[in-house]
Amino acid sequence: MTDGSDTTPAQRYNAALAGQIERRWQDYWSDHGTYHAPNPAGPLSDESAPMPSDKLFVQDMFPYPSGSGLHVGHPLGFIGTDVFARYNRMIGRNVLHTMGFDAFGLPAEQYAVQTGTHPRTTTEHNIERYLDQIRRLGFGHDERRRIATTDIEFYKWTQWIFLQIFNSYYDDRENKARPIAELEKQFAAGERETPDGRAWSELSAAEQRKVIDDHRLVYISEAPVNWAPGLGTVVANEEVTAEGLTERGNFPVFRKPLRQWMMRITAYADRLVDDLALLDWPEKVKSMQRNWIGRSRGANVRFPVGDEAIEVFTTRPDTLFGSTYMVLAPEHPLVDKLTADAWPEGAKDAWTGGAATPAEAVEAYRKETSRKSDLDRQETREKTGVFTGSFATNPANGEFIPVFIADYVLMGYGTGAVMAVPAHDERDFEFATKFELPILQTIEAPDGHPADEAYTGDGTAINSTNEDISLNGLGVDDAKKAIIGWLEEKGHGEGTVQYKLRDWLFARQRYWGEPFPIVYDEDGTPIPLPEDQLPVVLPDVDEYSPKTFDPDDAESEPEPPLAKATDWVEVTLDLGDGPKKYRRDTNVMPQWAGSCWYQLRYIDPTNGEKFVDPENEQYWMGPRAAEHGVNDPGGLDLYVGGVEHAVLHLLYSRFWHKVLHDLGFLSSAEPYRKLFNQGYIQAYAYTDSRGVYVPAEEVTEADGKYFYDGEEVTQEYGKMGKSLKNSVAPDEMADTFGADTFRFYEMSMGPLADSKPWATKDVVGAHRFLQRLWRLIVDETTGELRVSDDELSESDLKLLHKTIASVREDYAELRFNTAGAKLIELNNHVTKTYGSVEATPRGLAEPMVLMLAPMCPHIAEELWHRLGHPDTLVHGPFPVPDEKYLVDDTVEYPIQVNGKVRSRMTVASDAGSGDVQAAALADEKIAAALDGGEPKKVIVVPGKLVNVVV
RNA sequence: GCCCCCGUAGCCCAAUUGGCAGAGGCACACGACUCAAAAUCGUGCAAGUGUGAGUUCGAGUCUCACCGGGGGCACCA
Repeated sequence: MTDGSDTTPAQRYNAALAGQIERRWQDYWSDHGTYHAPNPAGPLSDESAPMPSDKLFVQDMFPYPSGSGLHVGHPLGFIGTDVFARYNRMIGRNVLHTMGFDAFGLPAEQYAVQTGTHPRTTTEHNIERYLDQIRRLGFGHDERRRIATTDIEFYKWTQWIFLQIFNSYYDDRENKARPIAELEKQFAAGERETPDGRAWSELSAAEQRKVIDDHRLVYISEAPVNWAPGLGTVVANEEVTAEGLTERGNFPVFRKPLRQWMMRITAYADRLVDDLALLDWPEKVKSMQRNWIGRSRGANVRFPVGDEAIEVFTTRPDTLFGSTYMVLAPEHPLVDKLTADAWPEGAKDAWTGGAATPAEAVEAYRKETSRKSDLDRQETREKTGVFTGSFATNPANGEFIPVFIADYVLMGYGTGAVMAVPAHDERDFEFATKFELPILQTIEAPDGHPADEAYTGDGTAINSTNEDISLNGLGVDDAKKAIIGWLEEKGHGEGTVQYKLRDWLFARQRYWGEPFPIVYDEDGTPIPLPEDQLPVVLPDVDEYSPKTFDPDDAESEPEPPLAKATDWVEVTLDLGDGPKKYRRDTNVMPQWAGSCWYQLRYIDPTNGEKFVDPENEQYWMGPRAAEHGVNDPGGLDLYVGGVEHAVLHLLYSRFWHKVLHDLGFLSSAEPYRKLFNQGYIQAYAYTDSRGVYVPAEEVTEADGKYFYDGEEVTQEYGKMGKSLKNSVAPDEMADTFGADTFRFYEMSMGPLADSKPWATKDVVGAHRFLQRLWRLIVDETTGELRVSDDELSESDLKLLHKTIASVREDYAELRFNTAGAKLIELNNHVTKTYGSVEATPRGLAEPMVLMLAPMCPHIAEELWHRLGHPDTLVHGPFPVPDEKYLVDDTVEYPIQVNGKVRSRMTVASDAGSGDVQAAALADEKIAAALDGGEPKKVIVVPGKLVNVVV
């Protein structure tokens, strides 16, 4: 963009002028608190005006303030929510839109380790830098509501919520969380039985405590967890990739039994699945959550072996009669007991792995599987296993069936053992074929089902009879019900539900996170701190990093950095029974903690008494049956972010929200009523002959080939980033074109949900549009207003009101690309009509400015102001279409013959079908096509077309 | 291997949900302005909808198969 040269008109809308306008209006908004959204209660309420009942709560997934700065892909969703929020504000709604920071986490800590800077310093610096970048884009955020998860006033409440969850249990009878004190009362009153049946009063204090702790929604477990020596911390299942590496840093993870904090998210598994049906979310995200929770209904069945029993989980109890062998995971605790001294009669060669005794075979096989990484196990799907030498009894038919161990059965799912039904399970079929085991059909396969495949579909049960029960003739579902009834009656098993979801490992051995509000007494019993002892502030330490180890050193143990802050760890407190010594918990919470509830703090960010005032929560997030139906769970109105949080953040957040709802703190049962995943902005990148990335902006194209510095380079397509040398910063775009141009371009690139390639050269199109619009209202040379009070022509009015009607619809449906196109179309029409005469009618100029405002707020404010309006347009008005201009007097009909357009005619738009048909048949081209014959059929689509079939 | 989404002018994208394939932008060509160029303005240009079949009076839109691209799950019993 050239500027200041002699030939450029002084008042041309270019980057320099845009920059002035943008700064001026940003200051104005900031000075006037234009985006402050009043609360019903508390310090953010506004006594001077009544609360509008019509509200909208829009939220972006808040960013991590990384130090490396933004590229043009980052603000895409932020602009989208801003446009949506602005439109809704203009039509009169009370709109809550702000943005905070998810500021705890590893990068600040790692930077601190390298430089010795305190993570708080880096974090705060990065937040300022981030804000500088996004403020230039003119977002209508309520600045009073900004929070960062690292603010002590914020994490005090994160700790408080932790305590609420800690002090709760899941009541299966009422199907909700309740305060743990009520559970104690139930035990004390004898309404609930103790685990060993003794009276509550007979239990020692420690025993009572143990019983209570076993019910808490937060508990300490000794179970195997994901230990990443290279990170020096444990991580949650959700943070481990399918390859067994940490999502952050790609470090190997080892399953290791460690004492760790867990959150009982599994108590909510059913509700987390079932309530997905109530949410307006992308189907893709819902299915990912269903998948992760992995609910399957089936039965547990016990197969006797000597005086032991192997318990299996199966989703196909209807095929029980077809179970011809069993398989245990190699790590199954019964394996040692089941391993026979010698190979029994009937053991086939294939079963023994060539070993002299079962013990040798089992030992060799276990050694082999333990050496295989998860990755190896995935790559070689070949079924392996060995016979234990023992036989179990199939409870249905009394058959003795061999018991194997094999690594295709996983210890971590179900009971770690399966009843193998080779006829009706693909994996069992493969194994049975390889190990020469019998295959017995118990569900009739349809004709033509290949003999070398298991039949897993529906069908009629066969071969399934014993002296008590016959399943024969039943369909799969009925057979399941019947056999479960029989199993329960005979005590062989019971119907049950399994989940893939595991409890949430909640502790990290890092520094930069929320400390636990927990201390330990002399006996090592964890004691929740009372509310008045909050916040537990993160202490200063010399070393911010946990001890990290060789990434492959599975034997290492976590050593959290807080453990070294001895002055902080060892503390004397009066917890009601006089001052005593305690030790603080040295873990910190995972980064997900703050994002589990930040929407609630946006609502009431300054509340010192409560994490959120119920009245404010009710207003902004409460269920609204009148608008959203009787099953509305409530939640904020629009949540926009990337699909990468489909499982982690969105599942954890729903879980916390439900606990807080159950405990009576929240009226909403879900945090996010509507979720929208924006697409990603991607970019081309170029590598030279050595495979090294070259700066993408310096690459030129010729004849479909790409060149850098005279050399041909190879084009790649993918993420935008520094390492690919294809990053473009929003600041650059604001410098070159102005923020409004940038905003308009990003919105016009395509649907918000789509991923699309960045093209700097295309941005000029958006810029030219704003220039033309500016020029219609302001004289480029003098800066004088060039509008008239002339009446609009009929065609002006028609196009204007059509545009108003469809732009309103587009804004409401997040279709900003088409809204933009329609504004350009209208602008082109007005330019053509009034661009070269003296002035533009005010009746066109004003609605155009108002309709542009959601996407380009600065230029719109400036023009609105110049048009003589003293007040901001942020709160409207927004043009309303006049119905009378939306209908045309006449309609042009295409006339088709056999689906091909042969002619056109114009008829009155209120003409009846019969008249239209008659007119069409009278058309001379059509009459010629008919050549005197009768049409077979004539289809008249009112307002659309006529099709004559001959 | 299983499941889901997407293929429309050279490129990014529209198409009232089964009714005339084109709204908008980029690029390109020509013209205006200019000594010239850039910027700006104006005019113009283009595909028959990945391929093949089917349903229908009529298919970009629905069905099936295949090709290409993206994503999710991956021994979950």
